[in-house]
Amino acid sequence: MPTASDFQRMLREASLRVTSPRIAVLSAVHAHPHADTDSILGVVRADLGAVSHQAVYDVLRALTAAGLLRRIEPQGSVARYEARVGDNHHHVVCRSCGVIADVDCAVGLTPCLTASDDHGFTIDEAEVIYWGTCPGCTTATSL
Amino acid sequence: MPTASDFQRMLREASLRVTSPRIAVLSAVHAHPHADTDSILGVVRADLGAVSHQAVYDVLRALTAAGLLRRIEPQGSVARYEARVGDNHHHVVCRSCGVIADVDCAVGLTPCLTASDDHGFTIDEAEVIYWGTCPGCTTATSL
DNA sequence: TCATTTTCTGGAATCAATCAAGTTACTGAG
DNA sequence: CTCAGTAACTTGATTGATTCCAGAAAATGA
Ligand SMILES: [Mn+2]
Ligand SMILES: [Mn+2]
Ligand SMILES: [Zn+2]
Ligand SMILES: [Zn+2]
Repeated sequence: MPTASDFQRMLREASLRVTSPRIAVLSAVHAHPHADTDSILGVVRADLGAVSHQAVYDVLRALTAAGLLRRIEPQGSVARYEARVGDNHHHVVCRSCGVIADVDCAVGLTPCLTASDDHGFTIDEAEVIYWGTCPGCTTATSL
Repeated sequence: MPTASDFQRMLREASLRVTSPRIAVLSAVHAHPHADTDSILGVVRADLGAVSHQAVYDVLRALTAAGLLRRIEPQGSVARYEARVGDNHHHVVCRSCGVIADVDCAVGLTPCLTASDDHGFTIDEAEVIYWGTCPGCTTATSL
């Protein structure tokens, strides 16, 4: 787990000012991958005390634009954020409880798949979401 | 293009009551693949006259649940519907203008990809969205 | 120190989508 | 064909995540 000074360096390298809300958000997303904005707000407030929800929305947007965070929004879910960027990994989502797990990309580079017919598009990414049932929900259903 | 009686048959085979809003929605989605709810509402109203937006939402949900329509929602887009179901095809989306095109699946069956590590999930579908720039936006940018 | 960016406050607005209650109309049984 | 039961539709309100606003205060970095 990166330390506060690691987060400071990340922000500086991205030409972003170092502020406590930004460090707290970066830290929260590192500690809670695939968390939604509201959960992140809770973690940040537990860490820092009062922080406006607007600040967290602003920070999440700035960090995502800078490439420090990645935003994902599977169908039926609110926006979620993760700190694992740049490795083109994919996700598996439980249809029953919504839990999300990482799936390493066998290729690693984007785009990792080639379209059968690209219709003349210049494709830079292949996003893959696997849908299914997680072990917990499978067990619960079969009881 | 299927006719009104084709749509009636499709509804009956799905054990759904045959109503004019349902036929109009089915027809609109067949004629306008990947249209959003609001566009569909417009087409339906041009066809039938007054129809409540709630009716269109209800119909889209019922038809999707029955497997007659498929709902897709790429990031940054509202829900879109298409009548091409059951062939597990994929989509390519333009980051610039949002246009969506179909991409045939080389495999055809779901799930068409195997996750490198499924974390114990029972996976039933692999959803693929290719992101890039459409020919029109590529041309416009390079001018 | 100073100019600039970020955050705070605290509302208010958006907009797709859903809910609720009452009315209409489709359909299968008779 | 008729009719009742229920599914579907209408109308109007509401939700909920996210964004916008605007002025004041705080923090950053040069
Ligand atoms: Mn992930
Ligand atoms: Mn399609
Ligand atoms: Zn689950
Ligand atoms: Zn385009």
